[in-house]
Amino acid sequence: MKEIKKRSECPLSYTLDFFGDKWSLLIIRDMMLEGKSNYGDFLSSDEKIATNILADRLIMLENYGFITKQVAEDKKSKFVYTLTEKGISLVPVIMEIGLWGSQFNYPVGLTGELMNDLKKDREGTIGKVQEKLRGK
Amino acid sequence: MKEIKKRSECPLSYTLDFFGDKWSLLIIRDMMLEGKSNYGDFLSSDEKIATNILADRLIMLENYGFITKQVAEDKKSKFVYTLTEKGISLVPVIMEIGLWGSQFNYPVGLTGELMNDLKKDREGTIGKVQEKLRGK
DNA sequence: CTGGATCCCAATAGATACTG
DNA sequence: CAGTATCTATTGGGATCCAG
Repeated sequence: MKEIKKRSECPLSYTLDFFGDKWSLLIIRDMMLEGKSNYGDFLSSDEKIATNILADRLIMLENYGFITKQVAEDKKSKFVYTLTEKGISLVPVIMEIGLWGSQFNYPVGLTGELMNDLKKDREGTIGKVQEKLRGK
Repeated sequence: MKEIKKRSECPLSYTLDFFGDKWSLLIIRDMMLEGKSNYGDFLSSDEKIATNILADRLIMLENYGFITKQVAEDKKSKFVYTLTEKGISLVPVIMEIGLWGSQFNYPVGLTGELMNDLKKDREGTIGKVQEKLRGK
C-alpha cells in the first residue's frame, strides 16, 4: 500500500502527504457527492482510475480511518465502503477545492449546484452536506 | 515541464490536475504564508524539495499564470517570484487544507496562528490574507 | 457473469551530483 | 544562485486472474 510519510510539521504539508496524489480525494468525492459506495461505482467515474490504483487507495483510506469496508446486505460477495467521521471532516476541504476549480471550469450536475450554494454561504452548505452524510 | 491534462469536467478533478502532486501547493504556501520569493528560499523549506522538481514546478506555475518571475532589483543574477491574482485566489484552498491538517497535527509558528484565526472566522481571515498579498 | 485484486511493464517523479 | 543531468524508485494503465 501507498505509504504516508510525514515530511514536516506543517499542517498543510501533512494533508498533502495524504491527498497530494490526484486519486484519493476523487474517491472521497465519489462517496461524498455522488453517493457511490463500491468498487464498480468508483471504476466507472469519468477520470478512469486504474484498478490497481483503486484497490491500493481503498486500502490506504481504510487503514488511515477515512472509510470503512463492510459486506453488502444484498449480496455477500460485495463490499460497501462508507465514510467515517474522519472522512466526513474532509467536506470543507473538498468543497473549497471544488469551488476554486469551478471558477475556471464551468461546473456540471449536482456538484455544480452545490458549488453555487457554497458560493452563497460556505458555512451553511458545508454543515448541510456533513449532516446528510452522517445520516441526518 | 509537468504537463497538466484535464481528466474530466469535474471542478474538483480540475484543481487536482494542477495541485494533486504534493509539491506545487507547498511552493504557493511558501510565497503566501512565509513571504518567500526565490529559488533558494524554497529549497530551504522543511520538506526538502529536490532542485529539479522545484525548477519544474516554478515553470509550471509561471506558465499557467499562478506566479510571475522577475529579475531582482538588488542582484541581477537573482529572480524574484511573485503571486499573481490567480495565485492569490488559492488562499481559501490553502487555508482550508491547512485547517484540516491542523486538526490532526498540532500547528506551529505563523501558520499555526493563522489557522487559529481561521477557525474563528474563515471569511474574515481569508480576506485579510488576500488583501495583504495584494499589497494592501 | 460480477466484484475485486494482482501482475507486467511503460511512463513519470524524485534524489543526488554536477554545471554556468 | 539557479538551475541541468543522470540515475533510481514509484506510479499507474491495462490485461489478466480469482472467487462466488
